[in-house]
Amino acid sequence: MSPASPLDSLTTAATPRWRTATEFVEATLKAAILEGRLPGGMPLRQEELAERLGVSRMPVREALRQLEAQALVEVLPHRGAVVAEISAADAADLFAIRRALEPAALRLSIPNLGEAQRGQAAALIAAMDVEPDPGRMGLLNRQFHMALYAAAGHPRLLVLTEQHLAAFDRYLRFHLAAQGRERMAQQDHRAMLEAAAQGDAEAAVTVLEGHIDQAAEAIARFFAARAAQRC
Amino acid sequence: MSPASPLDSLTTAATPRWRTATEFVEATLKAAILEGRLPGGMPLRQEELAERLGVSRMPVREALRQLEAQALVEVLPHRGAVVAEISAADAADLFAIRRALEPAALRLSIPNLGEAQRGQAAALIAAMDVEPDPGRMGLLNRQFHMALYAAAGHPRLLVLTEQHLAAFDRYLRFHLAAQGRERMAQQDHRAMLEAAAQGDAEAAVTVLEGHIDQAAEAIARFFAARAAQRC
DNA sequence: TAACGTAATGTTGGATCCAATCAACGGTCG
DNA sequence: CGACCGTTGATTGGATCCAACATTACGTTA
Repeated sequence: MSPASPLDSLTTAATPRWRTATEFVEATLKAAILEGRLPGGMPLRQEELAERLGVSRMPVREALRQLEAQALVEVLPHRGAVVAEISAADAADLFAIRRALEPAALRLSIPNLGEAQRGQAAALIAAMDVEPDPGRMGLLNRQFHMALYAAAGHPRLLVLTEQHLAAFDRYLRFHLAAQGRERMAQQDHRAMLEAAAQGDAEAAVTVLEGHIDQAAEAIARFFAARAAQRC
Repeated sequence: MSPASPLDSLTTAATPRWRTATEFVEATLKAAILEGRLPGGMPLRQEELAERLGVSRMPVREALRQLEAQALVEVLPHRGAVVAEISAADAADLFAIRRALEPAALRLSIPNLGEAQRGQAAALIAAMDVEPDPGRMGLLNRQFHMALYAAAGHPRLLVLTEQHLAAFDRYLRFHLAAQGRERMAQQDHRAMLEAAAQGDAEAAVTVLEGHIDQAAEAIARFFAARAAQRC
């Protein structure tokens, strides 16, 4: 930990500058895929991406490799990259992972949770109440969950959890469309924060498990309905 | 699913040929790191790796990117890549992840487990009984666990599980050194297979959780002893 | 007509070259 | 004597060029 200093505001404000072109391309593509602007199955031509992003093909190649490792794109040798498909099965897969990871992270985090994280979580709940944009909604939801897990230690567990929470963003628009966005299970969020504040890990985990299961069912119903509609 | 055919044996036998140089480099480095031949903290110079592996720097660069996404190497911009460090904290992190993922995978898999996987698992237990090489031991252990989880569906969950089971290989030598290798909790393996064969998911999960916790404690003790010895 | 073989085209994988950045060293100034 | 500053060497990041592969279309042959 570096000592706190007024100069920190400089660096934190300057952080969103990309250090390398590869990082820029990776972040740009990742955001575009997660926010649904690039549909599943869409081919990603290296040359075209390079031209549009104002870089050469090389940073694009490296970024695609990293996105491949995150299962956001699928790369076939000599055939190029396509945006990973979304499907009911993939959503269920994702929920199985979240259902395993997030309760574990929450259990580990709650005993160490500090006032700072609780305040941040409360602020994020309030922000979600008034957020109109579904895109930012996903970000706020992710930040809220991660605020609750932040004290778990175990950096790898937290990175994994955040990655799959972010991957869920690709399905979030369906979720919002399916069950009206007025309350994205906000009462669950409040209950989790309440239980966390009282140090009751098991109560918080119970709410969280119901929260995830409910979201999983909503998405499954949405896909089932869409499948029925199409056939 | 493609229809089964006698020709499948050809392709499966020919699979271990590398399709691209990048794949070759990635697999080579990954194996070297997991088997402990490359110690944590060791710098990986692109030029040197390229020369030793008989390729140019470019496949090395791409391979390092993918290994970075798997947390096997750490890449600092303009400063190069180093093999990820191992530590008591990282081992605990890894075990927290395994402890979350593997019971979930096992629960999902047991109801669908077929005779083929059970037979494979039994064969792997027998193979572990007579395997002298610790390096291959890790592979057999991983294959045994994955055989039990294989019927879970949810490909992403299985890939994650296998990745972190493989990451554990870096600590396996310590584990074997710590608690004698004569039985790497082979009775746990047998008990899990037994419970799985009877379709008793909860019993199998209970054994598995104890299995993982025991390994975690053995590793923690080993690190504690080493720290005490060094100071 | 259908299947095979071949050529053309576009895309990716790999190699080489150049530029940007970082670390270390040495000199200078306080 | 210590801290700051420019320079040098080494290494990575990025661009361009060439080769290998896959797909498509076309022509040939049974």
